[in-house]
Amino acid sequence: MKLFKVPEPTIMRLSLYSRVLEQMEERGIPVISSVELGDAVGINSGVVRKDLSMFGEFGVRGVGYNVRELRDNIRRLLGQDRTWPIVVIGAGQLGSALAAYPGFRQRGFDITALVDVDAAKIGTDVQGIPVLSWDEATNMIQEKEIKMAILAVPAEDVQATAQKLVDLGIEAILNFSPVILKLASVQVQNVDLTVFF
Amino acid sequence: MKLFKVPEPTIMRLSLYSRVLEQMEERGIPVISSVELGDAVGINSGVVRKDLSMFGEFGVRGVGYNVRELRDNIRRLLGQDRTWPIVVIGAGQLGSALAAYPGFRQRGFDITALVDVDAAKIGTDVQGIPVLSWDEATNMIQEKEIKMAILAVPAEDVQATAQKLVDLGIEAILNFSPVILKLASVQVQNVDLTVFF
DNA sequence: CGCTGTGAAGCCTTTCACAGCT
DNA sequence: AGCTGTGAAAGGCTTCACAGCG
Repeated sequence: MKLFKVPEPTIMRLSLYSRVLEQMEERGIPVISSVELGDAVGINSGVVRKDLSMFGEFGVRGVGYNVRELRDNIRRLLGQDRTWPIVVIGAGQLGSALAAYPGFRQRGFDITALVDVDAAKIGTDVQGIPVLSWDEATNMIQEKEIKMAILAVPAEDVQATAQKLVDLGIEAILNFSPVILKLASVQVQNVDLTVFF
Repeated sequence: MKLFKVPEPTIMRLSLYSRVLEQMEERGIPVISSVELGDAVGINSGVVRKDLSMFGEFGVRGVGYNVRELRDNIRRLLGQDRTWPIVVIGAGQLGSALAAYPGFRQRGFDITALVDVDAAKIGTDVQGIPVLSWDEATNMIQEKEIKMAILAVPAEDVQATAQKLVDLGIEAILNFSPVILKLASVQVQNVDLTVFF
């Protein structure tokens, strides 16, 4: 167990392990070896062991890892053992799809509301998630102390919208608009959906 | 100019440079230095120069890089100088949003069709992109020699759908379903939309 | 003089093999 | 015997500084 500094690639992989363990847990499999876990995510078993060993000794030699225990530990490490409220800005096609994406809830993100400027959308809902005006959203963000936002607005509105969010106390922004967003003092993750091909 | 082996991080960054250069080009800026380009994407200028130098000598010492020329070169390197037809499998909320996402077209991906099994959706369109049945899609994929697909189907259908695509000759799959997809002999990129926080 | 192109050094991650526990 | 935890070595990427050219 080192814990001096955890490599970023390791953190990304923890996310993958978490998903596999979830499935194993559902299927009632009690124990998994590093080889099996590695195969499931498509990497070498040594990587799995090294990754896990950075946080503690979760395994049993000669046996493997207890699925539920390991899952719980990884969840805790990733901050997935609690629920994080988030807002989605932009109730267009992409924003609505992201709000409905089941993965967020599965990982402990609670999409509290969508926000839009279009009066025709305000007051409606997307699979039970309400679409709010900025006035309503401002109250909610401050009341519920929401710190994270997903941005899915037209390219030309991104920078101004992001600044508004920062002023409201948002600390992490996941930007899906096809524009590189830059902000000081806030954690910004730009996601270019086309970059993966 | 090395070209022995190009680091993956470099390729990811080329995508970013490409976007910035596009904007510069639109604004009519003829020349850009590595410092400016670096600032625009949030990295050190040395990285920019090293990245670009792997493919050739695009810059002029004492001056900088010709925006249009550099943009064209990067496009060519990324295979963005031609149009790639793709299909989106799953015309649900996420699939529709991806089909409508402007970034794909901007980067030379031509979304030819959506595919779904829901009879109520087949025959409709999403912003002008037709929703086809599997029979229709099978013909189109073979006729137009489509080699790439975006997967946005329910978790339980992912593996079977992917196999069907491979059998139809698809060579690259971008999987947005919240399931890790594994296939031999085909390039699969799993995108977990929640991994970024 | 300014900015590119690049070698060399430093740092971080992965790989490998095996000691050590059950 | 089986599988984990980990040190040591290898490999790859980034940083730095500067030579070289316009």
